[in-house]
Amino acid sequence: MVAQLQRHPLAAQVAEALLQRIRAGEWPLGHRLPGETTLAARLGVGRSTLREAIRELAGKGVLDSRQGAGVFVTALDVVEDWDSVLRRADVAAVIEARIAIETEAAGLAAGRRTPSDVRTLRRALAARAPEGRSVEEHVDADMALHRVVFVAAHNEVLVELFDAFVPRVRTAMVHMLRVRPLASEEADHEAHALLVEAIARRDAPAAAAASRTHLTALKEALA
Amino acid sequence: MVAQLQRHPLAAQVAEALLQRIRAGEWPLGHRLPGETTLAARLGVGRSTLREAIRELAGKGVLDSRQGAGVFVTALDVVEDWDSVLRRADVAAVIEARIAIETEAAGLAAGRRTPSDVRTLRRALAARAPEGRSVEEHVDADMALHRVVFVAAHNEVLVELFDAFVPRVRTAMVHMLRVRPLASEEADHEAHALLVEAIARRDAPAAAAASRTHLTALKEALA
DNA sequence: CAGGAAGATTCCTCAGACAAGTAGAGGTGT
DNA sequence: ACACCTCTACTTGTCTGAGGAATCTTCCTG
Repeated sequence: MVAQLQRHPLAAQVAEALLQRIRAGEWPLGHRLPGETTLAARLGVGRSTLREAIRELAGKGVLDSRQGAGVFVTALDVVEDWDSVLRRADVAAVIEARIAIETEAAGLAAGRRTPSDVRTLRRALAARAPEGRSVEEHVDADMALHRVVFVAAHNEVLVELFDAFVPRVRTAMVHMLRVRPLASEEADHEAHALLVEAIARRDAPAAAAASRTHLTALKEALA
Repeated sequence: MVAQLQRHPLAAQVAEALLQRIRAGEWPLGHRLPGETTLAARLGVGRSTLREAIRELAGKGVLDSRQGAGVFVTALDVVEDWDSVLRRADVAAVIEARIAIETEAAGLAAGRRTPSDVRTLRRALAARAPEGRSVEEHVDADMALHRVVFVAAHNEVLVELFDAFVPRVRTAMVHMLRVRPLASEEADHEAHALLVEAIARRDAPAAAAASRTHLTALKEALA
């Protein structure tokens, strides 16, 4: 309990120390690290331990070791996980970014949706109906409908972006609905029907507008 | 060449094999793997090799080993790197996603820009002037200007998104400008000046429109 | 039944040895 | 002077054995 934070294995500590030195610029990008034997001796650890630390950083894409040549720096820092970035970010900022991609996706969907997309949209809309279900189920059905809009836009990057947003937005919405339920679930559902029908009749400006008004209201509610 | 495929070190091969088994569901999420000695013997490799493979997967967040307890599955797959997602995606899809976030950012910037932001924008615009420089330098100056727009929008998520887009867009633009330079660099630069001035005078619709027309033209050129 | 002690199991670290691969020095021939 | 080859030194890759440290399980005791 006391040593909960200091309980890292030696190899992990060495990996952290190496990463810190790389960040500090001790070994530039593409440069070669000292040999394992010399580096292990300098750090005061066994060669196996140093090798495990190198492997850990190699798994994170920072180092790359080639037999006979040496260990080379392939990145100056670990790529931060998108999920952690969003988790750390302000909810308002996340929703604003979602407004950006979803209004565009709604407009694109209006121009590109296939008959199959329309069927899927209407089915997802029906599944979102405010029956007497749990908050999680309702939010999941809502996210599923919004995702179909992105799929109908036929842009893989936008879909991936939305998927990255889902976890963060989901928890925020669940929390909000627990504390303060919607004033009118019927009005909320009607707004979604408006969006779906705009896409169905290929009305891009209306789809984008419907998306924007709905999400802006959500942003206000979450703030 | 048989060795071409087995060029990876044994530890990396073991890591890949373990990941494949985890993906296949041999060890569920949170479950414990067999002991090092047992697993190493079963795979026909030394303990240190297996340990390095485990370390590599631990670096990727798939495994977590606790002394005295065992090695546990913490994720069923590696989180795909955003950069690799974009590199694999179609250029048109990437630009479309960029249009989504940048038009919104331009509109937000018009409403939130500080006097300091305006100064930075004008400085970046001047630095982007089509002097007789290399293609890379020109593209970098262009990306730097566009980034300032996101900074002026004061939304951390949008800035992070743009930064994620930069590598992919940069290479595509460099490639395009090498093959087919712009018809009129003056007109291109004038379009950027229009965007900057719209943000300076707090004209959100004009800023968004300027951003959209410019990026749509870029999308056409890259397609 | 609660609590603690002992044992078994597991990962962690180190050391040494040899194999496999790479890069550079140096010689050789043209 | 240049290109090519060989050999050597160095580097990472792999295995084995040993002991230490942390954790979990079992069983004993009150």
